[in-house]
Amino acid sequence: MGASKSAEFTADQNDISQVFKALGHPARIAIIQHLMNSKSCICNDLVGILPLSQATISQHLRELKDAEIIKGTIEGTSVCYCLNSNVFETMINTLNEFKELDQKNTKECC
Amino acid sequence: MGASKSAEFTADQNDISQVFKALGHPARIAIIQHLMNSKSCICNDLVGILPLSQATISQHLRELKDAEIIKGTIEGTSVCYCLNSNVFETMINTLNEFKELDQKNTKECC
DNA sequence: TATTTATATCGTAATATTGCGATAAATATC
DNA sequence: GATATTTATCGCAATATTACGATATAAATA
Repeated sequence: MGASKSAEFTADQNDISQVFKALGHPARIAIIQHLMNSKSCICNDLVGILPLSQATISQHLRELKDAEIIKGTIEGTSVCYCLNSNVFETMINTLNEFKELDQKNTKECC
Repeated sequence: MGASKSAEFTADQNDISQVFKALGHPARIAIIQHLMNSKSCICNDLVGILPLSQATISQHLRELKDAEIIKGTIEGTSVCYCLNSNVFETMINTLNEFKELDQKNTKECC
């Protein structure tokens, strides 16, 4: 008991949930907000900004990179990270579908 | 070590991540897709549809309700659940902000 | 070449999530 | 009133996530 049953859901359901899951932590939202507001790309900057260690920040960056929410380019000893707007576009489309298809329904309750 | 540091992030960052987190599980995406496609609201129907027990489904429904993604109305012995389109609207606005503010930036890398 | 700087990864501990059976609660039906 | 039906909650086990220090890796600089 307690084992994940993700294999018993569709690839679609797993793909959608995985991207949302990547946004499901305040540190990762903070990283996105920083990337969004800073003209220069970050790297080690976050270590001074977030209340987390370098190791933990690196781990969060990897999760965002795995979900293709950010991409990184190596620049000498540091890595320059940027947002990948395409993924936001996809998520917006998914949510719009949720919203619009729901509004067509005429429910008896709620 | 391993304790959550959510208290050290802003209320905004916690609020945003919490809603996305609620969408971060394939079962909960499956529930939303079902609510989206069925004209009638569910309740015990999901027990026959999802590969999960009644107890587990009830738990996922509560998480979606806590995040205000769905709302439930008691109808006799059963509960009628519906989607709350407002939350999708809010999420779409957040993602649009991420996307648009990012596109204004001219980064040197990526 | 040695040292600094930046990032990633390993190992590990604390905590959170996922999932289920059993059981409780509350309404409907007999 | 007894019994079925539906949903929620409790307790627990398995697994996943979060976080960190230590350490590895790799490029820049002295």
